[in-house]
Amino acid sequence: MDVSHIIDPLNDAQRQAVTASSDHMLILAGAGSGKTRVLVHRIAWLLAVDNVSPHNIVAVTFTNKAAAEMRGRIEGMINGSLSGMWVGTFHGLAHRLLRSHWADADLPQGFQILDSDDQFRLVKRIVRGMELDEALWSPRKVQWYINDQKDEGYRASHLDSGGDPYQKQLIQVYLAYEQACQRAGLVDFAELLLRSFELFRDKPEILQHYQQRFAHVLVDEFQDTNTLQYSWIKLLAGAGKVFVVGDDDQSIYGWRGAKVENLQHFQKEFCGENLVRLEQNYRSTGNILGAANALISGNTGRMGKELWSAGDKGELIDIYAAFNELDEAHFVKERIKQWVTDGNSHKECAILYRSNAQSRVFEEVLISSGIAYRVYGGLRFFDRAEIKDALAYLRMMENRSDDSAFERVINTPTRGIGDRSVAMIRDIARGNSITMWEATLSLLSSGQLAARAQNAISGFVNLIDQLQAFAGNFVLAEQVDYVVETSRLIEHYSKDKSEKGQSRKENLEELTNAAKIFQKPQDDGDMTELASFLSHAALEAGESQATDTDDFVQLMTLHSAKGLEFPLVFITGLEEGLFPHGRSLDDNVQLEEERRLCYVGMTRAERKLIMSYAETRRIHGSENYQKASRFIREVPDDFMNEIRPRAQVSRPAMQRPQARKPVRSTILMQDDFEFSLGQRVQHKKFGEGVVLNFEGEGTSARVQVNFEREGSKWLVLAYANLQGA
DNA sequence: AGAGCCATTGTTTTT
DNA sequence: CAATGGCTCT
Repeated sequence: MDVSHIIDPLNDAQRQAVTASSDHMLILAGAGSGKTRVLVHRIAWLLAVDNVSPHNIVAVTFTNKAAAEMRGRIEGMINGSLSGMWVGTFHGLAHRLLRSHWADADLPQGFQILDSDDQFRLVKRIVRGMELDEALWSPRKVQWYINDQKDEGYRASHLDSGGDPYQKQLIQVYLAYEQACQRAGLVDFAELLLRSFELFRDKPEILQHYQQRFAHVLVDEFQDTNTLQYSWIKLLAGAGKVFVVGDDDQSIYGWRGAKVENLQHFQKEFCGENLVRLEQNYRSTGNILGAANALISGNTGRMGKELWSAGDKGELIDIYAAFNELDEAHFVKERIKQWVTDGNSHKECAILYRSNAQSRVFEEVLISSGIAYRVYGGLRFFDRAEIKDALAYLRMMENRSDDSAFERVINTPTRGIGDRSVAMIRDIARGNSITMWEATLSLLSSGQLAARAQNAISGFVNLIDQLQAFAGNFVLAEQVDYVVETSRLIEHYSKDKSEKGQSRKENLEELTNAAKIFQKPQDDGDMTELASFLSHAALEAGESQATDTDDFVQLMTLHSAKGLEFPLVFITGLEEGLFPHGRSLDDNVQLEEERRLCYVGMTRAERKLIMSYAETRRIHGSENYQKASRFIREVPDDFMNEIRPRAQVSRPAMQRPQARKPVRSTILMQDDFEFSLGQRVQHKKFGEGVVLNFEGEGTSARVQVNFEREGSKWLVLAYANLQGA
């Protein structure tokens, strides 16, 4: 058989991985070393050489994007459809299992998926329902707690407070949340995994079926698996063969339960010596790799791996110390302009930052320069309030028990059902352990209500019944359209003439389009089209991808850049407290994760990497004096080219000329030395620094200087004896 | 029901 | 500096 197309494009290490004959394999794949290629070729190899049926293969990824890419590349490689192969995300596959075995998993057939926003609201209602102090039991914290427990595989009933009253209360909230979800037929993201894990664990005949079927289990980004996912894989694989790809140096999700140690566990438990390292990098220049290697070598307990490249050393990494964040943005913009002038395109540039809020300054500067850009992450289509309203109506049609949807639309748009009525319904539901829908029906028939409330509430009940009765006859897009109209949601948002209101109206119209182009996946079996659409909306938040013809600069967090690559990469805001993030500074484990995050960012760059930080930055409205990130110091000088700051940028002049007191941009000193904001100066004792601010005149004039070594200080000019640097 | 005001609170993110 | 939430007042 001719397998040359499978193995010829591979280097030795890749080939060793793809053609391995051992039962289990661990592939430590460095950044840019061809990890997806190895997975795809491995599958092609199994099919072609080992004669494995596609039916016997399951491949698991973390993101929909990665799953889609893998599917596409497999189909390209084998020149046909996946025919029975399971390729999907952990959550997607778990969902599929639960849909097939809903009864065995103790779920109603029409169970719905809660996204994190839904989950947050539900937790909040439960905390309130239990009359707990929200300052102490902040819904956000409780939500974290619940998800953490589920990620570790714990039910409320497994947990022991150890006598701690706070802990005890948390467990009780968790329990109440579990019960509320169970009653309403709701499943959050972590629950998808936990339920399907328990399904395997408790129903041997089902487990056996899948174990027999999936003789080959492949997992991508294994360093991102949490405890529950590890157990899930282990259970599913049974005696089958497990092929795992990961990179301990790119583990950046520890804060949400991912366990890098799972790589070592896997090695110990499954594959022993059957380990291949992919260390040849095909992406970045020698200097970029050298710098990244040097940085990551500061971490302890690594599994060991050094990337190398056969290519050129390329250019040095530029480091720019900006005066403030606006200056930083202008610098980035200028370099992008230059890049494009040199004959390259905008879409080759990526601006990376630690947290989403940092995108704003870049956006403003890019807009005013007329440069097209796109921000990834942020609010997604299916997360928008108006879209969730519409989806909630659709969910009510599928499942009357869905309390989460019920709460959302009972009075949206307003129909005269006030807080008092809703509170009454909630109380009845809680008191009798029934759903809010049932509580509503019983309240209506009790005859306790005033005529006005009775009317309003029965209006709602009739509306939902009517939606279902009529919409049921339509195809999906018509159903959506009908619901948006009949619920008067569209009318409600149309009335709002502000820009926001209009865009909401348009989004609702767009939802109909989304329904039109939606195609029910074959995997979804006998689910209704609507049920399938709702799951899709929850599981795949619908980030549209850039097309080849779009040409815009890409802005995103370092986290969402993982897995991507760009010819020109900016890593911005490299400041202590920002990156590494302030909450990681006093904990070495977290600090190492920040360092890996920086490593991930650096290794995104193909040809040119530019790093920057600001000496002053406005955070939460107030000025802060920033110290350069330790990560800059950790990169050896021979890889770097430090760019001197330009010494005249001042925020007051550029941002809000009228709102500030008039600012002199220069200070005249007695020796006729002229200093300006942002200017570098030299002090005998404190060394070099940058002028940040000044006040007073003549002999009492004082300047604030941010010294590289000593931090920021106020000095009386007459005594300071500063020299220009 | 909706506008307007004050206090609070701010990672990272996918599913 | 925001966005958000709770509150009061109309």
